[in-house]
Amino acid sequence: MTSAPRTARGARTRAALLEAAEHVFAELGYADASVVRITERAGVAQGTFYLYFDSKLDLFDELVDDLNRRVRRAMSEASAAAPDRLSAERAGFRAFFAFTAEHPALYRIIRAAEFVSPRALHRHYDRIVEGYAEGLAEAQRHGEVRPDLDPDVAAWALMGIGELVGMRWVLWERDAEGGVPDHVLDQVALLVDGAIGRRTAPATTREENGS
Amino acid sequence: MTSAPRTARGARTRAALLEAAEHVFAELGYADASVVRITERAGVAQGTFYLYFDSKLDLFDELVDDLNRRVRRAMSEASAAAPDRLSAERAGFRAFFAFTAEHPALYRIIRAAEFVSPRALHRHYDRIVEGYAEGLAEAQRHGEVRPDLDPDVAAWALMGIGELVGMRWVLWERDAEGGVPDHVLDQVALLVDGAIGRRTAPATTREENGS
Amino acid sequence: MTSAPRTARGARTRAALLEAAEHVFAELGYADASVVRITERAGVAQGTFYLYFDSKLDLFDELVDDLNRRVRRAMSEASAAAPDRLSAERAGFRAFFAFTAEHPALYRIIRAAEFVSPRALHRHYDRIVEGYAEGLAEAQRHGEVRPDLDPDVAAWALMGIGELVGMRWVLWERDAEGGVPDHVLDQVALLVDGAIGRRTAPATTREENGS
Amino acid sequence: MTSAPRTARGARTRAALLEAAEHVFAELGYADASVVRITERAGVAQGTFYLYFDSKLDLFDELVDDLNRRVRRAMSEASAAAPDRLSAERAGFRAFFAFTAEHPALYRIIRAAEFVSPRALHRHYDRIVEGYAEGLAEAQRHGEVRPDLDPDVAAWALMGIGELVGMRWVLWERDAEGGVPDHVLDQVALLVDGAIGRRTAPATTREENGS
DNA sequence: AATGAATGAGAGTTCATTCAT
DNA sequence: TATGAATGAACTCTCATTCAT
Repeated sequence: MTSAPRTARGARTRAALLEAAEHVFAELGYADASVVRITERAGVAQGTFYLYFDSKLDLFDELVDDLNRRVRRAMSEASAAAPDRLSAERAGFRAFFAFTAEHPALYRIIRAAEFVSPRALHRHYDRIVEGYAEGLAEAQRHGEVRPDLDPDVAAWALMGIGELVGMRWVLWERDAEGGVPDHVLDQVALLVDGAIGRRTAPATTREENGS
Repeated sequence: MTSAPRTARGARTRAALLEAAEHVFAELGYADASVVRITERAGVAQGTFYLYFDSKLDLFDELVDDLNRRVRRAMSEASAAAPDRLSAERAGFRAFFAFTAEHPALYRIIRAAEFVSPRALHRHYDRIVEGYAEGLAEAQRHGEVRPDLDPDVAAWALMGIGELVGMRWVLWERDAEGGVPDHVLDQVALLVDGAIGRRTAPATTREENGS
Repeated sequence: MTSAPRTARGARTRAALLEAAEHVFAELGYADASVVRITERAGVAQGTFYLYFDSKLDLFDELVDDLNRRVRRAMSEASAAAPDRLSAERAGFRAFFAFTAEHPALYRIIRAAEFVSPRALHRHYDRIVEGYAEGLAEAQRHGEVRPDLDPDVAAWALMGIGELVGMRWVLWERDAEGGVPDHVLDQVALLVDGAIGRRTAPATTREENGS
Repeated sequence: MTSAPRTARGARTRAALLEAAEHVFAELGYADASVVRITERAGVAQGTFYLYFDSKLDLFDELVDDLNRRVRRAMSEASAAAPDRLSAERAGFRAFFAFTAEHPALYRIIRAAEFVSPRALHRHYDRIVEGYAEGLAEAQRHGEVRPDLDPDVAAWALMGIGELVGMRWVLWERDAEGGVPDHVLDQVALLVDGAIGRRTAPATTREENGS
């Protein structure tokens, strides 16, 4: 069993290991990210690793939790400042993409977690969905989101949009500034607004118009 | 370099290996799925593996391509029979979820592919998106999909919805029949319809009405 | 799980590993006898070890059982040829000492087994005692061993004599021929004969004589 | 080089380490008894260990010597109070078994010492034998032990009896009070008495009587 | 006197791959 | 076509010991 560092020096070493791990995991994935590589990058001996983490998996879990905390903060801060729901969504997505660009580790590590640490993976998504769904329910009460929507399902769906669009336009082909192109962000906003926003006329009206 | 099997027996052995691999990969992930386990499950000797595949990675790529072909067929068959765009979407998603339930391998393997074989991963998503985006563009021309939508971005976004909803309601907590609950499917249809469907009145109209 | 070798070559390799292990264990003890050293001595690669044994401990257990079988055979063959109980004991002890001299592994490995594999240790002693106690009981029925003796306790006690005398005069300070000196063997025979042999007169007689 | 503790506090720490070591060695054996575990049990930091002992081996040697002193005292005190040789033997064995029950460490550590510290092992047995053999020689001069016995060989043999009987009935299957069952102790006394006690008539007499 | 961080060699074990049969 | 023996590099993790504080 490892324990929290008791000295400043220990705290520094532990932080160095976490930081190194983020990069190595992001670059190589869990399986290929050996403890040797992590300790080498952190500039400490192999044995030192086990002073602060019980195992490679232990470190992995901690890292996921850490990144989860950070991405949620980034998103909520961004959307909190927005005047209305639509711009809040837009800001939230932009923040998510920006975070992904800056910490590709998040994205890569999460997807790798399926077999590595299902519990960490669960925790990660559940936490994000929880906040997201709450926000949607609140917006429903304010009449900004269509009332017939199940906030939980919607939250998972929207998170999915962020995940794949992020993969495609941040991880695979990012633009110069490291975020998604404006055009893509606009489209996402359009889609999200259409998906959850209130409609002026009931669906039946459309049919009438169409005839 | 391996070559295609020259006899019926060889073809059978090769198929057995592919089948075994699908299960073993789905259960353990790429990293932990050893060649030994695959050959054991296929009932052949270790050396036999290299008669049909150059490497573990080679087999993996082939498997991804194979699954990709199958999932696309399942989805396109399902949506082809639908009378209009909305029910086509619903049918397509239902087919995707059903396929995921029956072949969790697809889902698991794909997500694991990030570090294993980025090229296979790319190919997989690109192929799905390609067909999907074409379908959306076609529907746009028929006036069934809002004209201001970029079919490419939309395709990625919708795929994301399928991916996370599938993870949540098929992989993590499937209902008795192995598919997603009707309620969830309804919600997904609602979201998708809202996201890509034509609106009766342009967004600005809403503002006008509101005043 | 390992399986029995299926070819002659495999059988040879396996035997080589066992033989190497006997020497390495005898020389270094279980803890310091690394798999590397064993495989080096056997002239095979490290990985080959695990083709035939599940673990270092597995090999250890097998070795103990193997040696146990051999030492019991050596002893029983030696004592079977003896005309009476006394010479049978003498022959049995001599055989035990000779075996110990030739296979110091037995002695060393057994004593080390206390923490390594208690089960193997138990098995070893139990098997020896079993045969020994049976022989004593049989001799009791023939009137060659005092009737008030519990063969089981006696067997453990005599085994103890062999163990420590063997340690002292075979392992620590063996004579030129590699066995215990005749003088020591004589003394052991004397002790054993006294311990288990019938007495002419009951103990009380001695007291009477003494007065 | 470590030096003797200069303060009362130091003496206490040292004693705590020794005590902890006895338990940890007894439980895990030398190889698996890590310095970490010993210091943890003693409630001191790892580094502190090397203030009092040069190495793990150093501590081991000291522990063996310490236990040796204690077991010899226990045995000699017990047998000193006995009125005659026979009861002295019985008392000595009883004391040995009792000590073994109370300090399984002695037994376990000694057997483990074969590869760890042959010198400590030698010293241990030699010291016990020395006293034992002297006692036997003295008893011979008083006519209580048969004169044709080599006290040295006899001492090793008797020690062997104690060792294996102790292993079987104290370590493996002790009775409620933690000693060997009375029956076993009786049998041991019988064996020992027969082995070293004077006989009324020479062995040849038995033959004559038999005719 | 005591601490706890740091070391780095070495342990057992796994595994993709090769090769002789 | 198929086998199973063999390889050896790489992995995670442990541990006795040192050292700065």
